[in-house]
Amino acid sequence: MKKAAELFHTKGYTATTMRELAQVVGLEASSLYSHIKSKEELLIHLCFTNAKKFSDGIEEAEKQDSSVCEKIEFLLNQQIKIALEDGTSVTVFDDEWKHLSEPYLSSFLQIRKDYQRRFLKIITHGIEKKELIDISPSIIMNTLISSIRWVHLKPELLKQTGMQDLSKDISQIILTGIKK
Amino acid sequence: MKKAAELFHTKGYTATTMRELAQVVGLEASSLYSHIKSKEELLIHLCFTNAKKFSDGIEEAEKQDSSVCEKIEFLLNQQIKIALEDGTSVTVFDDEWKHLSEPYLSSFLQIRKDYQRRFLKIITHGIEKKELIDISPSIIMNTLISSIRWVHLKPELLKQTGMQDLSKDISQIILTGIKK
DNA sequence: GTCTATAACTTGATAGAC
DNA sequence: GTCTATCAAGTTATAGAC
Repeated sequence: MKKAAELFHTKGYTATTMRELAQVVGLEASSLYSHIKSKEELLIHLCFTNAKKFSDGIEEAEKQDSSVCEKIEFLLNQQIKIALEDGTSVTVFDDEWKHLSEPYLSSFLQIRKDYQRRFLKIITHGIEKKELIDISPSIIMNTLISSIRWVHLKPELLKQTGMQDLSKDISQIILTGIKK
Repeated sequence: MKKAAELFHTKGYTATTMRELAQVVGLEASSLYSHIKSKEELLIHLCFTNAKKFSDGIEEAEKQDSSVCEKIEFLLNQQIKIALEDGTSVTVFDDEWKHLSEPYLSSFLQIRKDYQRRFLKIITHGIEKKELIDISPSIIMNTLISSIRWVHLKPELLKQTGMQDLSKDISQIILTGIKK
């Protein structure tokens, strides 16, 4: 599974063949089918495992008895942590979900939509409480989510900077920019 | 070419077949080869056309006799403009370049590396002049570049907000976060 | 569980008539 | 330039021996 994520990450899902995947785990392609049902099963697992991590994160943020800024900082931290712990998996989640077939595709999009809806709600609440600047919540959310979508591609920065500091620096940039 | 970008954008380069591409332009697959030499030729064109736009942008920023913050704001604006004018093309540039074969792959990566080197130089200069906060230039640059990597996926926001305002809002968030 | 062999199909690209 | 027909290679997945 981890090897699959690495290949999907570097080559993309469609461009990765079962033969290649078999080779990196030291088997013939046909032998893989004793362990998995299909190639797509791997993609499904990777996409939904990450979707769950993100959903769990936002649920935890919602429960917290804290300011909106603290909630957002928590979410940023948590997502940076996920990206650094399993970067290849995050790539698949970010970029390769589109190759899911139905009904998995619709299900995945539904989960993602729900996540964004809840994130938007937190931001909107922050604007109402005048914790955040009065900019379109949608613009703020997309900028927030995107701004950390490079961390998983730079594992070498983690070693230089350390996760705690990296997370703190990014949070500082983004939070300063949206605080009122 | 525009139709190719759209398909590569929605399905990905590998998952897009010549037969599909032919269908959307109302031809048979074989007829495409009277117009192009190969499937990869399309990918090459899309990747390098966008690479040139970005390189031209940074060259212009370097020439400007302005503060570092103004240069960065110019770059953000310019990249948002590119993303809104031709979103599907930007997706290919961002995500599908990895399917380039040699020597195009190396050439593309070289151009991108050069772009980032020059962007880093501007940021480093800004930190030295105490225009920007003292955070790792690499973290600042990656956060900057990533933070707008969603604009091309939301053309509907353009109609609501207008490019000028959208660009101004995003710049405000990011620039406030890195200004000293 | 792993292998070899292969089925069933899709891929990018070409040949040659019109 | 566009078509039909086709090729050679590569794809996921299965069958059946060990």
